[in-house]
Amino acid sequence: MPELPEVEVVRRGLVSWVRGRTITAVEVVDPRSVRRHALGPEDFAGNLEGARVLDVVRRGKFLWLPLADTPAAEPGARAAGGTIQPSVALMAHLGMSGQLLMQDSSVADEKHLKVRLLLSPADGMPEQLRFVDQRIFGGLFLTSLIPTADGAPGGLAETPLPLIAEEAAHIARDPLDPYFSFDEFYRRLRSRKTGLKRALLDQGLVSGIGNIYADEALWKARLHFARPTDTLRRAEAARVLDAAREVMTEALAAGGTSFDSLYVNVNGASGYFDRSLNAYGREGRECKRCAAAGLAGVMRRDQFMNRSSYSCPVCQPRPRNGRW
DNA sequence: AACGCGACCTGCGAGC
DNA sequence: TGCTCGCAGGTCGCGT
Repeated sequence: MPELPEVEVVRRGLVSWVRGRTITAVEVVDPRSVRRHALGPEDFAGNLEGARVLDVVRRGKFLWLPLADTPAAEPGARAAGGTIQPSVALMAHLGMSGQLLMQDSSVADEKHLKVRLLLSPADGMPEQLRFVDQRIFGGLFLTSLIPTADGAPGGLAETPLPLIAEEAAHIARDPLDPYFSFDEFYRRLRSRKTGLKRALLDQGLVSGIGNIYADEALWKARLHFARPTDTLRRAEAARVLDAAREVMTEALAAGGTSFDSLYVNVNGASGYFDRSLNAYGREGRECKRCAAAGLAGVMRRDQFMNRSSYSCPVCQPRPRNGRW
């Protein structure tokens, strides 16, 4: 399910519930959800028990919880001035269907409950953090925190540190990251020999954009998904990136309205889905921009990268004669 | 470097 | 009713 806005909704919700609390027990209900933890479920659980959650950090679709007091941490992790320098984090990726839910123990287990974390008591707060995942493409695992290459914060956080989860170090900053560099993005985009949508989905070039927001951004920027990246003018690249940023910011605002309930979920996307999508899932329906202009564009679906791409043939035309 | 594909999974709706 | 098919918002790793 989740792309960047959904994951950010989870991050914002989660941080208020878990920051400062200690993980007192861990139950791996389905070991497949921790398969990226190479040392196995017992090691995963053993290293989490007793750990204190310092923050919730996000880059792109990756979410991680820097930890203090975990056995996996290197000794001497306390820096001068008494500041805690975490060296280990609990990583979460939601995949296609993952959820992180805060639940009271009285709440029945979800059908697809995969991992349960018990947290130290806190006033008026649920005691369990549950990882629920139908398709099991997501998962939890422990990862090291390493310095960022540029010395800037590794991701969006309450207390940003120049550290990044090792398993997320290969992805680029996302468009909502204040340290995102458009110049660098544009330079790397131009140097590639590929199509624009493929580039937008490449988490190593720009992170956080998935199939939905790629289509929405391309529609908004009036660009075709197969546009060769090495022909893009600077203004066009800026247009599509700004569009992605706007669409994701709107989705974030919409998702944010639904998480004041007593748990964190990723279904914040649903409200945005039905009301605000202009391209994704609209095969055969009128192009909203064309309709507003009295034109007759009908949204089409193409198979691209083994998934669906939705676009308007009128305002996002393919080139003629190979010229863009 | 780029790409296509399979793998990893469950579940839903459409069509027969 | 039950079967198969296609589809689903992600990522990783392999072969070419």
